[in-house]
Amino acid sequence: MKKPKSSEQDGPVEATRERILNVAARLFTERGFAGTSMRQIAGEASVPLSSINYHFGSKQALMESVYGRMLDSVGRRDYLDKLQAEAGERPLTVAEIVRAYMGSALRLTKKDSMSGALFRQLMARAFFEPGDPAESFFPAQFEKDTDRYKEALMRALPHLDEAEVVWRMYWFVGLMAYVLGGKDIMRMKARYGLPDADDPERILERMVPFVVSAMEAPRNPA
Amino acid sequence: MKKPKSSEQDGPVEATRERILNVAARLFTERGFAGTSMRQIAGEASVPLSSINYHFGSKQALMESVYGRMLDSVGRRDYLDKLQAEAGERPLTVAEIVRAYMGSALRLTKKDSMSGALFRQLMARAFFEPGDPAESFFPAQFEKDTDRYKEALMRALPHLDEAEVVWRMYWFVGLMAYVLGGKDIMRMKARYGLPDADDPERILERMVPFVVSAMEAPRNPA
DNA sequence: GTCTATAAACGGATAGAC
DNA sequence: GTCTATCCGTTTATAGAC
Repeated sequence: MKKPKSSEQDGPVEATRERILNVAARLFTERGFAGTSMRQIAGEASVPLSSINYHFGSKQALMESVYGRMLDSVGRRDYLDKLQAEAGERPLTVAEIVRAYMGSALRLTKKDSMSGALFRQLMARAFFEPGDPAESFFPAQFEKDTDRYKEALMRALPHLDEAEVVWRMYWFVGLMAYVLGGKDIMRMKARYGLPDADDPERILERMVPFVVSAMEAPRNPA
Repeated sequence: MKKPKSSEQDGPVEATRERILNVAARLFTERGFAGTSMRQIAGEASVPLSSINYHFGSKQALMESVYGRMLDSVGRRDYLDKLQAEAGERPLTVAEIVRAYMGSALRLTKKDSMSGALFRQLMARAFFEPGDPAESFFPAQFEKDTDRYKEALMRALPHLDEAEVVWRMYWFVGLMAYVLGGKDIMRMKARYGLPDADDPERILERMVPFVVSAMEAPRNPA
């Protein structure tokens, strides 16, 4: 019974600090940073308000810890390297690269106690949250990955110049962010009864041909 | 000199109510609903705090007015009807439909005093803002349009079933929302010096072949 | 480390003079 | 319609007992 449990609900065993992080991650995801109060976090985590400040210092610092833990737990996303190693000299196909990137987003895995779904939504929220939430330390974490994907895509898409490849990556990344964290404000899922709507794994699988075809599109004639 | 000016800055001439709406739209866009206070709005609009409540009743009602004015000024998006009329019996091509939709998003035009850029960002924000900002009255406004686009796309894409067409529309709409209102958190635009990054008209033009190719992709073999 | 109590500022909303 | 002044609950953050 020494090992801490992983759910946010397992109160007595789990460290106070962890419970705060878990609740904060969930509330920041659901309501945004400005829309979440320290008292709500304290209340739902069943800790006194002051313990949040004791452990983290301030609300801003708490959010940075939430994102920090998230980014730590991303772990090494070496899918692409593995693929490249297996392929040898052959350039990777667009489908392989797209699948690798989507897989890395999907398999953003809980380190300790954050559920995968929450984790992905929190990540996606960084793409839309106003202000400068993680904006300062977020990019550095991913610059190398971005570059590697860019290089792989340029080899796979020799008919496109670098700017066009990067634009398409940008749209691809944004589309992923929307799918994982956006709102179905037009209620399309419900109105048309879309299948697989609650299974991100299936959604991303559905998206593969869509995205691959987009990436391979001919250059704009204009 | 009887006609009111259009900029948010033209204080004395413009009606108080309009100035409040303009400032609120900008601040809600920049900082989100929860992240904007009535006092900030009053301050930047140079009106007393109480006048906001006098004119709108509450913060929530103010936001609904902001979105309401935005949706009013959308005007009739009958591009698609016009296209269909010109085409006669011939089904519209995917490229025509995609261009029509993108054009309707781009030409979301200022009614009175809101700039086009702000307008589009505010619209996009509804796709990510936590809580229920416009969620209640937003969809009804667009249900008919969504249906018409869906029908047109189904005729243009006979190899796809309805669910697949709607999924692709959903991704398309989400991609637009991201392009118009998302954050470049990976700093890709700056790091790679993307061209046209500050010209939405050019960006959307660049996106056309990307999106068309995506929409026309073969069905997922799985 | 954990808690109660409180400080100090800010939040939305309103009263009432003009 | 416009403004000042104010109410009153909530906010973040801290002080200080245990």
